[in-house]
Amino acid sequence: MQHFHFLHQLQRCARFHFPTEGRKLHAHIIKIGLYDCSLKLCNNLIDMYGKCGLLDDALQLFDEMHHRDLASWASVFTAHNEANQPQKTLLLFPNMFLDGLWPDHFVFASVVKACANSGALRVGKQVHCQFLKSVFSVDDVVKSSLVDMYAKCGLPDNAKSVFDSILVKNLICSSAMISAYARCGRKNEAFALLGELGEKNLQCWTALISGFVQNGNLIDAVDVFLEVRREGVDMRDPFILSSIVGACASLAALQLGKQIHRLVLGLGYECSLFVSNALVDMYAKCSDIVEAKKIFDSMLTRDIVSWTSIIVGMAQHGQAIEALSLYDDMILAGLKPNEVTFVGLIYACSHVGLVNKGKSLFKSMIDDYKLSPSLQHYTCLLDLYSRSGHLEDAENLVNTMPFQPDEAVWAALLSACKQHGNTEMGVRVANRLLILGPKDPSTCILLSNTYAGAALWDNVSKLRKQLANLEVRKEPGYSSIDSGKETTTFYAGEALYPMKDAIFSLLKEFDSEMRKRGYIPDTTFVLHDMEQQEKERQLFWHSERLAVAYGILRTVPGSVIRVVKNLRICGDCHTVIKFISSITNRKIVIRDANRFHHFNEGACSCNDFW
DNA sequence: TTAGGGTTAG
Repeated sequence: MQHFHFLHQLQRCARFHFPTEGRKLHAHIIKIGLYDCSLKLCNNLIDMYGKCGLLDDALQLFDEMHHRDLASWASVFTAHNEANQPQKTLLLFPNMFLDGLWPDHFVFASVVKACANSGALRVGKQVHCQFLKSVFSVDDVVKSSLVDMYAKCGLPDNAKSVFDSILVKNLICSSAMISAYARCGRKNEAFALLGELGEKNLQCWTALISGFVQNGNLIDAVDVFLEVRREGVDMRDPFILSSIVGACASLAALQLGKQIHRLVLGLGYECSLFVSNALVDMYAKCSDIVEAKKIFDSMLTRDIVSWTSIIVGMAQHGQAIEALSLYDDMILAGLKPNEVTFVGLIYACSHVGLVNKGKSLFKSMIDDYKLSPSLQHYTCLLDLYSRSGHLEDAENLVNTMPFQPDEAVWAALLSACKQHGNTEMGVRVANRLLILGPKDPSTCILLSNTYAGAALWDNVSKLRKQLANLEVRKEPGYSSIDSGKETTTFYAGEALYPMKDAIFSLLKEFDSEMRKRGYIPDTTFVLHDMEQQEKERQLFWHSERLAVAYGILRTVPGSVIRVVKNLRICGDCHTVIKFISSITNRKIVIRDANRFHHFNEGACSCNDFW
């Protein structure tokens, strides 16, 4: 009798997330000696701890158990999944076989979920095979999780074949399938499946919208969101709100983002951790780092994503010291950094030339936090060395890191050689790049200019041929500017654009004023085999200049001009915009493919290295 | 005891 009472109470604590009461029950169970004799009680305790977010307690109890059954394993897997530690589930999984147990449908479902959330496709496929050979192969819940796994791993056709094998389809597996299509860009199939559903719920719409966001199909994501709004669907849900805020972040659509923020406030979701994290990131990515920090400061609870978002945001906006100081606050607050936090931190160091600090953070990441650095971490460290002129350390790192350096890595090193005038290393690096066969036209230009600088004309002509043969053309450069009511986009060198004559005259005026102040166009960002005048003409039409000039003509004097560019800003435009900020006394913020540049009084927050 | 939708880098 007593036994059933405890089971019931534990299930209640698990369901309503009452950790304190759950712990008390545990103590009571031990006290009256029920603990050792009931497997079922132990399994329910693990489940309760997992659902209450107390993974360590769940794990401790699990480790202490003398005998475990399938339910014990399934509960501990679910506890890890709930704590967002799917990799741990997969590490534990093989140990289950050592207990002499073979997975049932509960274990299959939780292990497949772990594969889905950690992108472990190979293990997922193995588990799928085991499932098909098992007596549970008709279980629809496991099939639902398999659809989700293939969706998250980017294999919509595999997802579809599992989906087709489900006899009675419900909204859960259909949402997973819609997500599979949306996140790989198969828009029509996603819409068609959604249309087939008799009754839809918010999850289906969220699956579609967030799938589009993840795929970069941002305009469709916003369109669907607005349509769902018009249909009067209740949006009081943190999932859909954080997803659409994320779309605004990627679009750098500050005005739309502000509208969604007002909606969030209206619906009372400003306290949702996911939503406020997304808002912090959105404001940072929409170039309003001040508002991002305000939201961060106003948050009552903050997790590692909140801290990482603001640290990365600060680093990208060139506020490195603040980023590092926020990290200290985060550690004091008792949070543990993750891989993404360290990307932001090392990035911050590279922008103020804190070589030793960056090195020690990299070391701390490995030694103190047992995180394994990825190629991105090495790239950040490389940037730190390169930027600070530690070229030998940089070259050494590229040669010794446990990753095959790709074109971007070599190109970054080559660019640093150019920046610091090290021709000897430049040629050495260029030779490595030449063997690799550069694919990006801007790498070819960099290479060609390096060889031209060293008078190695044979290589120059080889590269010209290679560039002519490159099938992949460079993505056309464009910049957009949000003037409050509308967004206007400018493409490099285009002949027709709004206010063409006024922009042309203004840029001409700037050009003559800048030359008086000592400006010399830097044409090394253009291929060498052109006449000087033609090179200068090419630079003159770069999209960011058109957008900035338009901004000066169309916005209120004194307001901040915010421009978003799809590619990296070129060195000459960077110089020009510094001049423009000083001539016009305007603050100009440009988000390029990599980072933010805050131009003010003739200087840029990136300290001229990016 | 199991399954679907969300946030952070590059």
